[in-house]
Amino acid sequence: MAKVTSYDVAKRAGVSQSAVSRTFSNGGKVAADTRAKVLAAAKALGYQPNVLARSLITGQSGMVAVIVSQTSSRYYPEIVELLAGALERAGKKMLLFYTDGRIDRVEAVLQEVGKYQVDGIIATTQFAPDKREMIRALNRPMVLMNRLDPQGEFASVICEQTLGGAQMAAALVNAGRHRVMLLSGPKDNFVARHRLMGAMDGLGSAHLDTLAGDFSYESGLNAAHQLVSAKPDAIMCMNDSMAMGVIDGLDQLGVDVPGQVWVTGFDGSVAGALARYDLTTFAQPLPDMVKDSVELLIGQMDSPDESPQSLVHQGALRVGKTAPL
Amino acid sequence: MAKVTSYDVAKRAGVSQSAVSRTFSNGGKVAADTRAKVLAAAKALGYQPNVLARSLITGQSGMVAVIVSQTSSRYYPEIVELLAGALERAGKKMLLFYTDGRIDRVEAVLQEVGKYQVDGIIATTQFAPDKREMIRALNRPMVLMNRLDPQGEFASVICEQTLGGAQMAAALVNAGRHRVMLLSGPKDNFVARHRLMGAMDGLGSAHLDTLAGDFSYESGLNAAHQLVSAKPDAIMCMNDSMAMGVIDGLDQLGVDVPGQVWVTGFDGSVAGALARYDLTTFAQPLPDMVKDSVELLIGQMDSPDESPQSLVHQGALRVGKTAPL
DNA sequence: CGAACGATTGCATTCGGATGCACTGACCAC
DNA sequence: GTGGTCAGTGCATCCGAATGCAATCGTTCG
Repeated sequence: MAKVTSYDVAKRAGVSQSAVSRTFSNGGKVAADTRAKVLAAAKALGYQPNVLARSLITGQSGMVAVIVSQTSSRYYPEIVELLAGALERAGKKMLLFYTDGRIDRVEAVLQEVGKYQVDGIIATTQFAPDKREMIRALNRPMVLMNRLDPQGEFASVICEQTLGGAQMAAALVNAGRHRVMLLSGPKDNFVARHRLMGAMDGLGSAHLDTLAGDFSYESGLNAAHQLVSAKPDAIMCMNDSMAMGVIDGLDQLGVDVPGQVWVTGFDGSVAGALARYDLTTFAQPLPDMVKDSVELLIGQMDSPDESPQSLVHQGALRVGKTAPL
Repeated sequence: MAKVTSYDVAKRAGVSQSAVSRTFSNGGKVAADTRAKVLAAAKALGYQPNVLARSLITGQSGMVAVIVSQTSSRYYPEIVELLAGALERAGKKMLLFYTDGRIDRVEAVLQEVGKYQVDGIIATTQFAPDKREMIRALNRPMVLMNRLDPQGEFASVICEQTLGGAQMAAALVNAGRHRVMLLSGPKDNFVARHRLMGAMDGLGSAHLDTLAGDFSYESGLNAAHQLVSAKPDAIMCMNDSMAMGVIDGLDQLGVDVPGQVWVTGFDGSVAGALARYDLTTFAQPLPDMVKDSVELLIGQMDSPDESPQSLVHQGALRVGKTAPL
């Protein structure tokens, strides 16, 4: 009852194993009645083709590795969910890996990925430059989400981060804010760095100082006291989770948002849109980015020789009540 | 450069393919210097054993299927994350499937799972009774999380839901609340039903009425108006996401929580602990439950003949500011 | 009427690695 | 010195499905 193979089906249907195989693979030449016999036998036995065995020959496993850096930002689960849907629609299964934001774990994860003949990789992780060779050795299509490969060797789908940071900063300045504190993200994080650069450019002399955060709600909560002690009129956080933390921290200190200080986030996460927070944020078009990532990946799988593309999306300011721009 | 097989390594190391295989599998008898030669050659070539090929013989793929019903509750991502960590510690990879809360998708997912020789299954999904045969045919260890198999055929790890509902209800009644509205979860959801039963038992005559929710934040938000029109002194929501929605909905209506109405959740989610919400909730010991689930699963994989266990955890009331019990 | 043709089909081999078995030496005890 | 033990090793085979090739059959065309 346990293992039903194509041979079992073949015997029951009175045909050869090849016929069974052809029935279940795409380009198979099979007469209609043979196919019918095979399908009937398969159904009776509860036969399911063994994808792993198939992958030995075809080199295609139907699995896509998704590598998520999972800093404690609550934005990542939203990405994973969207990816799950998009991959499923593309007929791919998701093999999910977390690196816990530790770059040293990336190597271990890549090694694991290499052992499972995945058809492709979608990564939101930073790679140390010396891992390049390792990734190349995997020899699999890869798409980076919101990470840019400086050498353009790997495809990527990103949202304009620097511009977004600058746009948000300019909007604050235009609205009369000129004492702005920044709460940065992890130093080695791509989007964090770019957002910060843009923000500093856009703020100019309105920039008071920058504190170091790590993208987590808690780091925002803990930074609130120090942030507010500089008497800012606005606090720009480099992601939504931290903004939520800052708001809650300020609340505990009796500081009114937006009455006394404006607070802005970055991401456009579902969590930040909760009515209690209703963040002013720079929203990335995540559904589109996910859709494009999967499409790029599938495209690379179909034609491996085309040079990898990089798509750049534009985000948009979303005004909530934490900064009435 | 692409595909390096054990034969390539064998040739370079001047040994047989068997020696390479033995070096990379566990029980292998290999002399120290042979092993060294093999490892050196493997490293030079960048060899990684092909897990899928291995699985053909061993019947073990190292993958565990995780099936999540992903109702829109924000609690599920928290489960997935914890599972990811626990599985990784157990040396397993996670093949992730969402059913989007649609029971009809369960069949399709199970079929996919069957094609990938996963070592086991962890599911937080409801199965229609007629799928039992199908699951049995998969012939793989399975652990249900917060779902109970009425026939005890499959292992499960659950948190006492009914008792939890009753406990919360009793606490409300003891605190003098006697006009309590309930916001239920999806009708076909295991935990939703049990929580509701417990709540109604515990409330007795303090129970005003029950509205139907679907576990999503939005359903809470939308239900707020109708809930409050019954002039309750407390609203029990069957999960945290809905409680957050109700609170925000009440806020928009100008109703003060907990001043005019108390609101309680259920789950003990990280999201509900955000300072802005600080829900009074019934907290499930999720990390322990996840740990046990994985351990049960590994246990079943090691000794398939032992009859499946069911572990029952106890949750605990967590008092936040939305219901100052 | 015979040969060429096209559609199906089965045979045999292949993918990459694990493993039972037989074989080789080295080492030991008697 | 001989027989025995045992660790290491390679050979051959197997796992389950895909596929190139040749064989088969019924047709069709000249």
